[in-house]
Amino acid sequence: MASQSSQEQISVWRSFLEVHSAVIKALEKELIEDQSFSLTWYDVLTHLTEASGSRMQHQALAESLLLSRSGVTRLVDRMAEAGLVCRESSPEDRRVSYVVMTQPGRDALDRASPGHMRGIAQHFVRYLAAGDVALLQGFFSRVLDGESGG
Amino acid sequence: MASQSSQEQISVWRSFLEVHSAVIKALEKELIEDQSFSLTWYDVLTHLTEASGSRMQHQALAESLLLSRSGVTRLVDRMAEAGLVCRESSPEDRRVSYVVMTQPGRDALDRASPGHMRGIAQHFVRYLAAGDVALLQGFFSRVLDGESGG
DNA sequence: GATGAATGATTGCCCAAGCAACAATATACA
DNA sequence: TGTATATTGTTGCTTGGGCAATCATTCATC
Repeated sequence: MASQSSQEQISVWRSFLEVHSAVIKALEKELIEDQSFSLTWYDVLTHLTEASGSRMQHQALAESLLLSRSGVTRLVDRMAEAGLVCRESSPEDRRVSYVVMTQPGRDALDRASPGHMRGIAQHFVRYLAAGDVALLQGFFSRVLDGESGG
Repeated sequence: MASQSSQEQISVWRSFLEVHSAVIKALEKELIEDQSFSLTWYDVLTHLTEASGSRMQHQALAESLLLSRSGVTRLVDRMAEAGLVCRESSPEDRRVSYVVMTQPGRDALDRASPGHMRGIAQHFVRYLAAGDVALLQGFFSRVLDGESGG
């Protein structure tokens, strides 16, 4: 089903962009009002909870967050200053430094999470009809597989 | 069919974010390599061609692009310096200034457009299966209606 | 073991965008 | 007519992020 970019297909792409922008803005706003931290910080914290030992290398974090290394360095600077994470250098490889979640970080995530989940439900998930989940997931997975592979 | 955020639904949301990031990055990269301007500039140019008289108020442009007014002011500064657009003040309302596409702007869009369309096809549209278009469009439209409405 | 290449993180510098404050103008209404 | 209010665009300041260069360390090869 090659690349005949019909108007409808382009239209889907445009709507995709609009949805992203609108939903992100809404969620970010809510998160900042409720917890005074950003979606990016939330993302860091969730990735850390899911990582074994609540710790990740900068490099891995950058890949997960789709951010540059320097971006992560400074992101972690700010979050460390706020006390939500800290750095630990690896004894095995003295180049790497781990980003480790602190207890205040865990607490912050626990406080933020229910509201944020509600937000995702309210601004995005609730518009999913019965068959949508599987189909969307299929499409998104194909895109991601294709894009990472080349 | 309320908001019981199952794991799968959250997973759709996450994939949505990943797809956005990956595809945007790919498209932006291509656009900059080919035409040395950004997705945002491209967006401005397409909105202008679609507007009657190839002109829009700053305000309207900001709303279309989902950008702040100050953002648009400076965006237009840069594009005007590059010669792709120019400003014209309205004789009716001396507060408003129109952003008008120039011939070089039209040319730039014409040069960029085929490649960018190919990019959208290659990185996004080609993963759409037969029934996906209608379903995705439906979902996105519901989100946008819901979000703009409140 | 020594030396050159690769890798992890940081730093300097820059760019794009937002917010809040502002100036100029337009509108409402008393 | 005149004064308060709203709207449009711009500016100052700040923030978050990217790229390229750099430093420290590790790996590979001789």
